[in-house]
Amino acid sequence: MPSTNETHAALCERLKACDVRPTPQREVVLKVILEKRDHPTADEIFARVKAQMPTISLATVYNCLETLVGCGIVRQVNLERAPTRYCPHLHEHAHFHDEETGRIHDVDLPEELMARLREVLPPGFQASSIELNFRGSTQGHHALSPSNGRGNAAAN
Amino acid sequence: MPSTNETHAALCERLKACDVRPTPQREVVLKVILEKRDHPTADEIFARVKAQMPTISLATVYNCLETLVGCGIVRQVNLERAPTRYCPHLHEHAHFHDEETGRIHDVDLPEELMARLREVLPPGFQASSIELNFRGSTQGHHALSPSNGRGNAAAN
DNA sequence: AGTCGATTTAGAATTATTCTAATTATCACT
DNA sequence: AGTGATAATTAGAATAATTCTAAATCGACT
Repeated sequence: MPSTNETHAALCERLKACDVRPTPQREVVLKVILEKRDHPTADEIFARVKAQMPTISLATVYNCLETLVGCGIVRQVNLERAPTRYCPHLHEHAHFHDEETGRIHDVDLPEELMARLREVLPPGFQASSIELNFRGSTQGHHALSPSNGRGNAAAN
Repeated sequence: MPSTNETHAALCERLKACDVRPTPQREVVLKVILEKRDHPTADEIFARVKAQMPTISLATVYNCLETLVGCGIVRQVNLERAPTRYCPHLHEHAHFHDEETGRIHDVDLPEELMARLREVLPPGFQASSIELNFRGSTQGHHALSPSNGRGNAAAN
């Protein structure tokens, strides 16, 4: 079962809720991001989208991604010098970059800890977003269940 | 006064301590990074280094940076799609990206909080490094004193 | 002096991303 | 339903950061 399988109408609603025109291209880009719980690059998204909409252009994928990131529907993850990746998960979470497998795991942190991060800035500093990335290895835990329970979630 | 002003000998020692051959190029790249408390890009570093060593090539700057990052003498900061920046500060700290000015501020966080971050990962996840980036604005605090006291430090 | 491996160099190549200008679709309003 | 203003899409070129390549150079050690 795909983790998310929103209908055309639901996707439209979601876009309109953000004051974004629900074009077919935006819809399919969003759909593709949501239906697999990974962190694809723009190129990967382009490839997946093309299977469903062969006429779409890479520039449009970039445009759509910019729009979706801008309105907070997807998050953007930048690790080192690698190409930007996009994350479908809306809830506040961190990323763990496995250096051995190259995979990216979502990591849920205790709410209270995220809250503290938001508060520790010196006076005058107003954070609109926080990015927390870990790098390292996952000994023996390379094949995690795709459940979204406490602690962690999908790879790459 | 420059924040750091290490001698030739001191720079050499620092490189040798990391099992890195102290070549003149590596030395001058490191020197340039240390003598200004900002977060220059590879290009900016190239420009500064060229003033002192006009024959150096950009590829060498990239090579040196890779070496210095690899042995932990400088840190690498990646924010969104912007070019990689390099940070001379060795102690564990976060970065604050001011969206209005484009500047990057170092942010010292309470030791205890950094320690907690290191501990909250699910079992099996071993983090070798942590990257914590804030984005937002600094109302009225655009000109901070360069002191490295509690809370924050140099811009860009 | 001679060799070996690591480093530097210039320039070409690659790659992610953005830009441009023309076309096409969408929405609000008749 | 039709129309016009506005916004989005498209293909391809352009840009810019980074990496690669192959040759030259350096330094340590016989």
